[in-house]
Amino acid sequence: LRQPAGADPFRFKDSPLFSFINSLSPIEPLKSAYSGNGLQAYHQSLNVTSVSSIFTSPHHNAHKESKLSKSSFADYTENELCMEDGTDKNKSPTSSTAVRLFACTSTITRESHTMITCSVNEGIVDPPKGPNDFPQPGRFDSGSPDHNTAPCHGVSVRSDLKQDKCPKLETVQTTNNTVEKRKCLFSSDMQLQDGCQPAKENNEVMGCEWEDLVSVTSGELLAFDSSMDQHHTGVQLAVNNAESCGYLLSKLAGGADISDRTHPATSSQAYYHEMVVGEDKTENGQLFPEDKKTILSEEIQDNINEENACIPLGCKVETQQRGVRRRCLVFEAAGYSHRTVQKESVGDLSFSTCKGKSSAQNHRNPGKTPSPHVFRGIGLHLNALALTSKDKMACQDPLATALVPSLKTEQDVHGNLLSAGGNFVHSGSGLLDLQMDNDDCSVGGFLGNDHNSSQSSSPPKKRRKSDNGDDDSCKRCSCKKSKCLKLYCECFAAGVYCSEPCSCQGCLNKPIHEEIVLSTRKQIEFRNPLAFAPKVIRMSEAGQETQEDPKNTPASARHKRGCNCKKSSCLKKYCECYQGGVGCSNNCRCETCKNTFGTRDVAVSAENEEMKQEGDQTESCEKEKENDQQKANVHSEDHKLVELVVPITPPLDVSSSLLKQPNFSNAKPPRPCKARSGSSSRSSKASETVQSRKISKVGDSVFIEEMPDILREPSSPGIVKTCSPNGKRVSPPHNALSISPNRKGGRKLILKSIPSFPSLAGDTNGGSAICSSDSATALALGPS
DNA sequence: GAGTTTGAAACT
DNA sequence: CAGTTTCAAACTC
Repeated sequence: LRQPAGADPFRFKDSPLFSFINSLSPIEPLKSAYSGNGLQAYHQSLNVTSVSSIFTSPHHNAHKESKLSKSSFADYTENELCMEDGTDKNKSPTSSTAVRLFACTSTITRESHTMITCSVNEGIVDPPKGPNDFPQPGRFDSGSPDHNTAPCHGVSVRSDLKQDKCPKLETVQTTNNTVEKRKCLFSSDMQLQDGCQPAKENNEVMGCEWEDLVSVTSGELLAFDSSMDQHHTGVQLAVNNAESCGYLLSKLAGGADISDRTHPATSSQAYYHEMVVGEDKTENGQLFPEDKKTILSEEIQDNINEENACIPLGCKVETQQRGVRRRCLVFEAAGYSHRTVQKESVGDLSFSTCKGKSSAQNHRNPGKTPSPHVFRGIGLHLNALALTSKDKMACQDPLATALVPSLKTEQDVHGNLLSAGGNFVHSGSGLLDLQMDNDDCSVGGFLGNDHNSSQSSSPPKKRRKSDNGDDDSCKRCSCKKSKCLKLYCECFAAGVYCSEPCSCQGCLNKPIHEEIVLSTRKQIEFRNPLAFAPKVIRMSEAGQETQEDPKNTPASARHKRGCNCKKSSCLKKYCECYQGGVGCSNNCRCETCKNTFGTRDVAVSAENEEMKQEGDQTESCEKEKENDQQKANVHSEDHKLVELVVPITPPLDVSSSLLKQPNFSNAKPPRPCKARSGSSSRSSKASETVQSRKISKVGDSVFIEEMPDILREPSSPGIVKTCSPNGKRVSPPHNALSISPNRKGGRKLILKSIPSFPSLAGDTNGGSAICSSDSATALALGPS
């Protein structure tokens, strides 16, 4: 495979090698690459590994691998790869580039979709590391935990190289379809990370890391690519991606991101378009002024050169930017971007800010690092997701929380604050958000506890959650028979792809099997529209945190279904309510409920009272309003459970579903309390109407935000004004949708109606979370 | 780390 | 819709 060192770089494209590489399926671990010869080894390594293997321990592995990769990588890359630019041969970077290109091509070949999802997931995941991690850069490079990252890097690198040094290569890449671009985006993002990180690290952390990073980059890139190709994936990577995303976001945040935030709804879509269309230009332009870019690149290069001396920094820098945007697009689409940004901001404000500045500076702010990377693993349960803060799924929450803080920070930095948060929500970045959340969640823990922290606010706390969180943060599923295609699988349930941390067997919940995953998901959703809805949603603070809409609010949190605990007394994680940090509600059928967050009895009684009130008022709008308020209060107070209703469902679609959660994430920690409004609906059938209203209320708030305007308005006419706790009233969906008792038949309708979260369907759509075609259409059509 | 417990998800 | 089975997480040792 290797090409002779002397080979003409230009030919590289045409060279059999190139094609071969493309064709190769990644399989081997980096090691092989190591020992192995140049390209093959690389390919193998790339393919191989399961991303997980490579990235597995982001930290450790990464470093090790990175190092290895470096040496090995650099060596042969240089020798062999360099061919790309004859001139550059000497430069290791070039060589690396070539390699990367290969990888990229392969990756590109595959669909970008996965990437998105992946990104989301990853985003969520975050690098598990402590706040110290700062090394994210390193992480990424090193193989950050997340696969994606690595791959991305590779890709990104390519792009960079292409741009700067490897025109030819670029052409090739450009040739690739948008899809490729997308992938590239990832890569680019990665690169950004790489580039930035490296520089940062160099400055701040240590040259060593840098080196590692660089090396990693080169090496990992390949690996990533392979992984990417194979899995598409990203997903898995999600975790890794998360980090990368963070970087990207941060960067973006600095530039485009912020703007995006500002325009939540559009942002995601717009982003997406940009990505697809001509991201590069816009991205670059937006993010960094050329001058800055050049500077950055130069600086970076310098840094790199010093340490690694291999990578063409200039290129990287640019690519990074691109990557960032792209990713952002992707993520933003998911909503994730925001978070990432936030995270980054938090951790790496430098990025965003840095844009202009040298990466080095950014790096220097290690502390920033994203924080805690705790890992957010995924793992969390849906509940977590729901919680927003929840840990699990989403990490969302955690992320959200984390994000929030981060956002804030960023905002502070940039000036946009919460809006971003709002955007998130709206943006539909859902996926991203979710993922993000997941990360956070995982990190943090689910329970209300975490949320609190998370939600609360302080940015810093966010990531800690993870810390707080159980170790689980890193945990993921360990499915054996479900193939990770059932709700048993936490990853699947959370709407994220399985990644390294997972110890699952026969896993089909990977980007590679995207179709299967989506189809399965749809089936499950069809059966139970709320299946992917967060079990618990926390609103509470979310709104406040978000600030944007206090109303949004999601209410606190809602327990989608309620638990059915018998022996755990709702005092153990077996209890979804407890796990979600929410008190049990009327919806619960638990026995001997002792939920420290609020017992069912209390909730029930509270609800009953409310119900009664509501019941009386049911008809009159005013009454409704009152009820809503009351309910809202109750909700917030109690569990803060909100019935998000459909919207909740985040599904893999990352895009849509995730988005919402973020908001929730903000949600406060659950209070002990009483019953949760949402759930209440169930409890009192009699009051169903009322409940439905309530729900609608809550849901409305949510919906409103998320729902496409179109849907909203149209539907509304008939709808009763419901007063959302916040004040908003959305009526739309409900009726048709009627949130009504979740469990019962109504759900499906509701779900469908629920526009905002396109769950899976959204996937295809990819872009706007909000308008998931399915739900949206349903709403539009039916509302009524 | 293996085995048990638990309750949700899936199935009938 | 209720009951049963399956499953994987949570928990215990």
